Amino acid sequence: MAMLVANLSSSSFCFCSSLRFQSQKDIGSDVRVLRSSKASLRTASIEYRDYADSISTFDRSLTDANTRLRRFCEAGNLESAVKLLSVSGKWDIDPRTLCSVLQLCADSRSLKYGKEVDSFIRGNGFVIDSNLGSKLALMYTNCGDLKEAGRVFDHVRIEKALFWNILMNELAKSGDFSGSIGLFKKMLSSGVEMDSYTFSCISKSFSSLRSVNGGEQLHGFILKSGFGDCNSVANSLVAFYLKNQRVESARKVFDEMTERDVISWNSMINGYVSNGLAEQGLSLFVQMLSSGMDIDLATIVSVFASCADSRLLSLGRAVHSLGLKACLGRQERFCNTLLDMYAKCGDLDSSIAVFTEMSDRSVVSYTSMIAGYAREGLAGEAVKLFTEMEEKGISPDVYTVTAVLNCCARNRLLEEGKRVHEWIKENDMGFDIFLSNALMDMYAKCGSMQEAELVFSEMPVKDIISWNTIIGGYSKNCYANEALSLFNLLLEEKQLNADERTVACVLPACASLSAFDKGREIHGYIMRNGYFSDRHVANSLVDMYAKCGALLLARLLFDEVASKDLVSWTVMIAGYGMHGIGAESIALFNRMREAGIEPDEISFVSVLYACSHSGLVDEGWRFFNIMRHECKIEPTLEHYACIVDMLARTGNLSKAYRFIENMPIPPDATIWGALLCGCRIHHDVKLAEKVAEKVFALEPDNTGYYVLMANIYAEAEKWEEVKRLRKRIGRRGLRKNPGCSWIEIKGKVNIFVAGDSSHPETEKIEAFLRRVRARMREEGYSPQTKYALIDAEEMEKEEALCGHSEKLAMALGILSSGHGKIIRVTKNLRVCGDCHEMAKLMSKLTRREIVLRDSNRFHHFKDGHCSCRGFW
DNA sequence: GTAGGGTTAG
Repeated sequence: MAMLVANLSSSSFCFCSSLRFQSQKDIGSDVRVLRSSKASLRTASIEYRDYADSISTFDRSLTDANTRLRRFCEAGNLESAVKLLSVSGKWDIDPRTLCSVLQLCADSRSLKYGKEVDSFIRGNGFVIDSNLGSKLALMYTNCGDLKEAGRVFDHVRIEKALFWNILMNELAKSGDFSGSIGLFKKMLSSGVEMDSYTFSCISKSFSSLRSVNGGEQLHGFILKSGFGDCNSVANSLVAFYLKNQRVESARKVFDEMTERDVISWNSMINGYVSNGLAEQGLSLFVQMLSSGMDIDLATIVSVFASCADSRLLSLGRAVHSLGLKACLGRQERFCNTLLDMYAKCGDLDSSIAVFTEMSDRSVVSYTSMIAGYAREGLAGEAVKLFTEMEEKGISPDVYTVTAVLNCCARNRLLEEGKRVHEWIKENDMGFDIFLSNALMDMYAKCGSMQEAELVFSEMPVKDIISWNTIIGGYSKNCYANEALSLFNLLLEEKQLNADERTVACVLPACASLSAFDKGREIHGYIMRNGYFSDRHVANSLVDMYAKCGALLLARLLFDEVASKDLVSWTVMIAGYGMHGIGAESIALFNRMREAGIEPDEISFVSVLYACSHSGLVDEGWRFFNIMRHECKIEPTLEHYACIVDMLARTGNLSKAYRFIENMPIPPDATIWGALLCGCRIHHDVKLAEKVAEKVFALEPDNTGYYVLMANIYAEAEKWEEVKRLRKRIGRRGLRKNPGCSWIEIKGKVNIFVAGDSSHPETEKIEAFLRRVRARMREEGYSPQTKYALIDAEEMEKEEALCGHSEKLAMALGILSSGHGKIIRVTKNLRVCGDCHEMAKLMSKLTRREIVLRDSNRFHHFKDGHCSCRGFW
C-alpha cells in the first residue's frame, strides 16, 4: 500500500507537470486543449500512460477496474464507464480515474452521467482535492449547471486559473455578468494566481454590464499585476473601452501597446466605426496599411462598414480590390458586407452583381439585399426577394423582417405591412424591441395610429426609440394632443430620458396647435439638456416659434443656428411667408443661395407661398422660372397651387384660369380651390360657379368648398342660390366643418366653437364684445353682416357674428391676460371678414397686439392694422 | 476583434 501511494504521487507529479509545462508555454492553447474532444483524448492518454508506468503488478484487481475504466474513457464510451463505476467499490478506484471519467462527462456534455459520478464520489467519501474538484467543476460548467459548478468552488480550493476562467466565461455567456464578476472577486481573495485569460474574460463582463467604473479599476489592477504588456489583455481593455463609448481611453491603451497585432488594429478600427467615428476608423486603417501589418477578413469587414457609414463609395471600391488580392473574395462574410456597403453607398447595381455571383447566400445576404432594394424604393423587388428566400428554404429572421417592414413604411404599403405583421404572429418570432419599433413605425408612416398604439401598448419593454416613434407618429398624423400627452408621460415616468429626437418629434405637435407656452417649456428642456446644438432640434424649434406666431423669436434663434442647412433656411423663409413678410422671405432665399445652399422643391414652395401671400406677382414668376430653368426642378401640384393662389389673390382671375388649363399635370381640388378663393375676394360669382363645379367633381365630400361657394353667394346676397347649395350639401349628408378657435391661457388651452356659451367667462366675454361693437358703431363701422351665413334679420345676423369662435377667443385673451401680453389665437378655418375687421379695432381700442393664426396664414393686428394687408 | 434591423426637423 505504501508503495502504491508513492507510485501514485510520482505519477500525479508527472501528470501535473505536463500540464504545467503547457500552461507556461501557452495558456490560451491550454484552454483550447481542454475544450476540444480530440485534445481531451490526448490528456486522457497522458494520464493513462503515466498511470500504466506506475502500477504495481501485485494489485491486479485495482489495475483491472481502473484500466478498464480508462479504456472506456479513451474510446469515449461513457455509458459503459459509468456502469462499471457504479458496480465498483471505493477501494477499487483511483481518484485520477475519476478525473478521466469526469472529463469525458464534460466533453460529452452529459449532466446525467456527470451527476452519477459525483454521487459515486460523495457516496464513497472520496477526498475532493484541487484536481478532482477542478474536474467536477469543469463537468458541471460544461454541462450547463453553473450553480453546481459554483458550489464546487465554494468548497474546494481550485488552484488552476484555467477552471476559474472557464466558469467565469460560461457565466458571462449565460448573461450572469455579476456572477462572473463575483467569481473573479472570490478568485482574488483566494489568492489564486491569475493568467491573461482571466483578465480578458472578466473585462468582457464589466463591458457587458456597462460598468465603466469596474472596468477602470480592473485596468489599474492589470497594470499593477504586470499584465499590461500582454497583448490579449490590452486588446480586451481596448474592446472594453470601445464598447463603453470611451474611445479616447481605448486609443490611449492602443497607442501604449508595445506590439499591436491584427486584433488590436481591427478592434480599434471597428470601435471607431461603431462609435460613429467612421472617418477616424478609416484613417487608422490607412495607418495600418502603411505600418505593414497584414489585413484579414475582420479588418475588411470593419472597413466596409465604415465606408457604408460615411458613404465613401470610391474607397469601398478600392478596399474591394484589396480584399480580392488578399483572396477573401469567396468568403461569405466578405461578400455580405461588400454588398451591404455598395447598397448603402447607393450603388445598387454593384450590390446586385455581388449578390448574383455569390455561391452561398445566407439570411444575412438576403437581408442586406432586401434592405438595399427598400432604400431605393424598389418595394416590389424587396418583397419578391423575401418570398424567394422562403422558397429556397432560408428562413427570414428578425433582421429580415425589420428590413421588409422598413420597406413597407417607406413606400406606405399598409396592406403588405399588415401581412408581414400576420407572418410575424404565425411564425411566433417572439418579442424583439427592434421588430416592435419597426412595426410601430410602419403603422405610423402608413397613417394607422390605432395599430401603432396597439403595438406600443403591448411592448413589454420600451426604449427611447419606441417612444420617439409613437410620439413622432402622432405628431405627423395630426394627433398633436396625443403626441404632447405621451411626451408628458415620458417625462413623468422618468425611466427614460427624452433625447434630441424626442424633442424633434414633439415640437411639430406644439407647432400645429400653436401651443406657444408648451413650446417654450420644451425650449427650456432643450437648453437644460444642451440639445440646441442638434440641427434637427434647432430647426424644429425655429419652425415651432414661427408657427406659434413668435416670428422675432424664431428669427433670433435662426441666427443662433451655427451651421444652417437647407431645412434651417426653409423654415425661416416659410415663417416670413406665413406672416406676410414676403420681402424678408425673398431676401433670405437669396442669402441662402449666396451661402452656396441649393434650394430644393420644398424651399421653392416656401418662397412661392411667401410671394403669393404678399402679393408679389413678378417675384413669384421669377422664382417659378428659376426653379424650372436654373435648378431644373419639375413643378409639383404645390408649386402650381402657389402660382394660382398668387394670381387669384391679386385679381388676375382669368389669367389664373388659363394657367390651370395649361398645366402639364392634372390639377387637383386645391388648385381650383385657390382660384375659387380668389373669386370670393374679387366677387366674381360667375367664374366662381364655373370653378366650383370642377372642385365639387374632384372632391365631392369636402364641405369646405361648398361653404366657400355659399359664402360667395351670400356676399352677393344671392340667397336663393345659398339655399340651393345648402340643400345640395344636405342631400350628400354633409355637415359643415364647425369653425373652432383656441387660445392658451396660463398653460391651459381654451377652445371655442361658433355660438359657444359653455365657457365659464361667457357673460364677461359677451359684455365685452357688445362694448366693442358699440364703440365700433361710434367710430362709423357697421357689422359686416354679409359674412354671416344666415339669411335672416340683420339683428340675428349680428348676433351670429358675435358668436364667431375667433371673436370669443380674442375677447377671452384680452380679458384674462396682463396688459403687455400678446394675444395668440388659432383658428381651424380661415378667419371671417367681420372678425378680421373687429380684430383690427380691438387692437386699436385696447392697445393690445393680437396674433391670429388661421388655417392659411398669420394675421398680426396692431393699432388698427393687420399685417396681411388684405392678402388672405 | 468580424457582416444584416428600428426613432428626428422644412
